[in-house]
Amino acid sequence: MHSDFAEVREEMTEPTQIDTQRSPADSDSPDSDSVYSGSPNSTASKLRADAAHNRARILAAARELFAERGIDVPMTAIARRAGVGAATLFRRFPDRRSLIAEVFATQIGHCESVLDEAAADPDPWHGFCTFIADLGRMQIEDRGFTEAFLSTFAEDSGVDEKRIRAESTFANLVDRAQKAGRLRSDFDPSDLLLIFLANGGLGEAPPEHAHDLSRRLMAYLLQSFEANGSTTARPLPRPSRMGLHEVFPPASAPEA
Amino acid sequence: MHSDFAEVREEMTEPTQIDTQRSPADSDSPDSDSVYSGSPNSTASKLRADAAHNRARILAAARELFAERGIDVPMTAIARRAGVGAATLFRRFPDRRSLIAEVFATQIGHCESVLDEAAADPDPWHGFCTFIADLGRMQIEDRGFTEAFLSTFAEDSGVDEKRIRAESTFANLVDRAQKAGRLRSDFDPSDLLLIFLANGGLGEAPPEHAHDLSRRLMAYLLQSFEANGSTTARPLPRPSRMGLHEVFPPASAPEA
DNA sequence: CAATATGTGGAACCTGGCTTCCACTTACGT
DNA sequence: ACGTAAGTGGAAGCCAGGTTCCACATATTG
Repeated sequence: MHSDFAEVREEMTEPTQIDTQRSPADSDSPDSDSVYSGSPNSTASKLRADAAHNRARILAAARELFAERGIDVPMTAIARRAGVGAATLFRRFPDRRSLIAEVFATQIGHCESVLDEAAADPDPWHGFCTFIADLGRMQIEDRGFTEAFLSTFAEDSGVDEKRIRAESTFANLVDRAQKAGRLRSDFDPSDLLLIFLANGGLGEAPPEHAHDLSRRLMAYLLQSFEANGSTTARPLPRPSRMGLHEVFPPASAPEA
Repeated sequence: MHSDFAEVREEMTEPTQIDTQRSPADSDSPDSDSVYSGSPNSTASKLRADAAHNRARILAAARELFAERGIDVPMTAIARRAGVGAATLFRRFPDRRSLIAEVFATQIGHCESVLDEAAADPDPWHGFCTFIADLGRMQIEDRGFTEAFLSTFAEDSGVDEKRIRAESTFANLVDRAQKAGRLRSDFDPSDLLLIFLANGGLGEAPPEHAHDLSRRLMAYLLQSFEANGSTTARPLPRPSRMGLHEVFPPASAPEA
């Protein structure tokens, strides 16, 4: 277990292009190569072409490694996989946080669109189930996702509006599903955090198992969430009624 | 010969008595925290009085810090809290693993007794619920518990018998609860791992919230586990049917 | 093609945790 | 009380990872 470096031999010392393997259900973000191709009008305009290229390679490498091994991978490992020197990585991204922020910006955007889609579903219960399942899948497919999500919301105050809007959208969806009589009335929007953390815990298992475990957990939970006669008979413990930013307060470093 | 007993008894007289903080519910197992003259390393047979005292202080400090901050706390921090030098800590416990093993031996023992109690319950469903709830509480109250539990089973092959016996006891309890018609028939004993990991994920939240979240998660899950008419209509994804040792294979280091 | 600002990689440095060494203390048997 | 071996703490060595420096390379522009 001390020799976790022995397995990090994947770098080829060849500066050829990284194979950009994507996870199956990942629709590529449309602007992913804006820095890299010929017409960057506004953003990253001052970057030299090769620098922009390296920057993209760093992001790709970081995305891979975060997904595989979580957000605590050594920066040097990211640099190595990207085929660049440590200085280059650090010059582009002064600290790990900024790299995480950029890598997961697309993920968070994806989250938003999934939520918006679900909220737009004419059948609120179906939308609810879809959203829960999709979110769960994203967590499992990317090992760094849960950590990044929590740390982003806990540390970066720049996403406050997004968070508030998302929470309100979800609360609205919950309300509609409840009014439709499909979601149990004592479900609370703050239970989303509960689901998120619980499912995130499954990510401790190796990926292949985690996927199955997650699907089964979700099935159990969704069945419990669904309204039925026995609901009223068995009251739940009260919900936390707290949002992400209250449970994980900003401006502090909870993780060791 | 009875001379073996004499040795054990002698060693038991000296140490202990530190006992600064105890888990609330372990008044039942009086022994089990002595020097543990087992095979591993410690020539525990003849520790000088002050040495035994320090050893106990180290264990107490480690117990506290593991519970507060997880099993990754620096060894030096443990030594500091115990009020001993780093060398002393390291002399008694050559590596972190041996310290963890000793600290959590009592926890695991407690687990066993909780399971045995539950299995002895004449009402298998009640026993089932009790066990799930107790296990969940232990996880939440001690931040290092989940990690230690997984790493112990994943790395130490010395507890195989215990694990196998526990798994079979639990499977038997499940079976009885199902035969009694209270537990849904498609619950699988391997779902225990699912519950364990999911609840462990809640430990990411600060303790005060984690407790509430856990109780609510358990309530949701137990309601889903309880047999009722709708069960048959909605089949679950298939269970992993895998034990802890298969999902977390021994002799390897899954954690970063 | 030359001039130059922009980028680059590796080496050096820093920090924090783990592990070992060693001169000094102290409990214990007599 | 005393000799001695067991025990101790702090300091020093080691290692992995993060961060900075700097001599060298090369896109870009005219």
